[in-house]
Amino acid sequence: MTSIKDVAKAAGVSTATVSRVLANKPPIRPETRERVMAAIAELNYRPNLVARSLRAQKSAKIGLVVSDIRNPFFTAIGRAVEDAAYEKGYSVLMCNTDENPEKEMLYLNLLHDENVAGIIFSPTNQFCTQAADFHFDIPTVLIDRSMQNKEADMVLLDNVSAAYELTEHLLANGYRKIAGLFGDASTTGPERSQGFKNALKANGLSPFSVEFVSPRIRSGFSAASALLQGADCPDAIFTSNSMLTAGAFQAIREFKMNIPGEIALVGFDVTEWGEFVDPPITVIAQPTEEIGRTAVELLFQRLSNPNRSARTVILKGNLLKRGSSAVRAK
Amino acid sequence: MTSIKDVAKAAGVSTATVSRVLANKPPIRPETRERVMAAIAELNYRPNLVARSLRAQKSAKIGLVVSDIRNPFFTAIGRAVEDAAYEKGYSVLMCNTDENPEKEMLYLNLLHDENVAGIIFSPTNQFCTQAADFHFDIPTVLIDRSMQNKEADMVLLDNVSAAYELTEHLLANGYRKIAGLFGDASTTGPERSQGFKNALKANGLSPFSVEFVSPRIRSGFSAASALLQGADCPDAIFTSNSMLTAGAFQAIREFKMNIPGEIALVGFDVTEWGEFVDPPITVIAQPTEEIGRTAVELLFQRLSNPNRSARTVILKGNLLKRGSSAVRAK
DNA sequence: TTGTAAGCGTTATCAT
DNA sequence: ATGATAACGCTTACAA
Repeated sequence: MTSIKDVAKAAGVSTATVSRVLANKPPIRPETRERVMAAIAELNYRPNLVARSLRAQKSAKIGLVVSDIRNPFFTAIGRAVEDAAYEKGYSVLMCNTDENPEKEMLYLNLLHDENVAGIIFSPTNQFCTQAADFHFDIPTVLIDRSMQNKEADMVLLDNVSAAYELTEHLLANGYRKIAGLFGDASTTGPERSQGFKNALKANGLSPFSVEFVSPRIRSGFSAASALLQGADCPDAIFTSNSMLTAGAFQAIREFKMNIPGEIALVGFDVTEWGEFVDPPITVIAQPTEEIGRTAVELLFQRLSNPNRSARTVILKGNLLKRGSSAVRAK
Repeated sequence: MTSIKDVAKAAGVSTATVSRVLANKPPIRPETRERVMAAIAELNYRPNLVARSLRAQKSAKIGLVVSDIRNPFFTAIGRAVEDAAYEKGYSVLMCNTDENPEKEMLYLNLLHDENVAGIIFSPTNQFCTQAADFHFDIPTVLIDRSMQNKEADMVLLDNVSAAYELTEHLLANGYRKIAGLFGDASTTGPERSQGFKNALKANGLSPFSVEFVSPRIRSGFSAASALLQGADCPDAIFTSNSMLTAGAFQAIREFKMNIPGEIALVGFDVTEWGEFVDPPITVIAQPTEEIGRTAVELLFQRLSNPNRSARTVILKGNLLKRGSSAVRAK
């Protein structure tokens, strides 16, 4: 491994000078600079980021902690964060927690130990209770899911409004017996259920049913299956995330029911499959690119100004009306 | 930041002793050990991984370099690698290259600079030509895509056989005018086209067409659209990766053609949408979990034995026969 | 069984 | 404009 010493020796200067050239810190004589640059090129020298990080007590890395990279929402977020970070010369350490609070703790600690500059985190409910007193000594931006009583920067969706709008859309199209299926792992499920219930109430209705299950395809499948085989069947299923939507979709197909003729289906988040099936699925599209970019933005703002008060950015979802919730036939 | 010194002071021992306790390196008196552990707990001390890495000249991180995390194949690989690494106490630095050789170089260098223990890498064709002389001084396992003339560990699919089998399946079900759409960014496209052509030849047929395009949905869409609007239209489209399959699917839908009645569609890789559409899409399923785990396995074997000769593991794809290639109606 | 001290590759301070 | 040197937090000979 060629180090800064080798370069210094080759260029006939001190390591301090090499360091200055690298950091572009005047004063430096153009001529010296040349010599150093030549030596660097010659030796194919690359600064050791670990040493740099140890010395500087920070690094150009940010940690991204999400529950499941296979969830298209988080995949998209990951991509957006990666792109935004890349532009600023930062790289991303991506961590999967599997909705498991232990893994969350483990990764948060790891990131700390790795000297990351900042963390973008989407916490589970369990984490929020179990680690209520967890102290973020590294600048952290929460996304998608909020934490109570934490003074932290956040980028969230206006979940209540979005769910309200989605429910109103179902109502406007003639659905009346609407079952709600919500994720139980984070704050988004309860918030979206709130909007759902509010909309129904505002129209003098009540939910056909309200259920909270783990945000997995199979949970969505089981829950929806139970609904469909009941004597009294809903005419629409409202799901709070794409895992549940997928599970419900599978269940509906299993029962060979027609969408939306026999049952409508709506949910959250853009997925490929939701666009490709016939009819395609009506969803609230989250601005993933914007969420990711904003999170990175907020992080950098905090890095440059550690003392400013916490800021919460709330973004609006975008209702994509599609076939799965078309006007109900008489 | 509490360091090893603070612990040493609190426990009334030297830093060396603390270090030994941490590393569980005898000899150490149980009593001393106790005192140190107590101090660690008391101070809430966590070792600084950066310092450790600088000192040890390595770290418990592995780099994963893939072209697009949104490609479900790579998402699945990422998950598998992450899980396997986690079990061994390693964390994963996930890097997106966007099929861009510059980004590939950049990330490879970054990983080097970060002192990662090893790299799992899926290179583009361009990288292979442009960086033919790139020297991997860090243990590296190539996955999905091979590199010529490189003595490196690899985990690959038997692409030729898989494509052969997939093509035979189409032939067995009565399709004769089969268009091939292949990715041009890596070695998989050419290899799969080989199996495709071999199978046709073995049956005294030739391809309806063979085309290489960039592995993006929109490229698949354009290429397939062109095929479908021709005066002479294929009766099946064979795609070499799920991005192209998705593009072709969109094109077919745009043309309001019936699958498989008017045109069959087959491809590679399991996707959610491919299972959910009606009829679902026939594909070669790659054993992503196994690929990821094997890559990590190979990496650790090399770490513990740097001099053994390179090993290539070739896995078999699994043909999932589904409706999109059902027996052709007369 | 434990302590001392050197050194991993940087950068920043203080001289020169 | 440049050089010497200490320090970042840790591990590991070597000494005691």
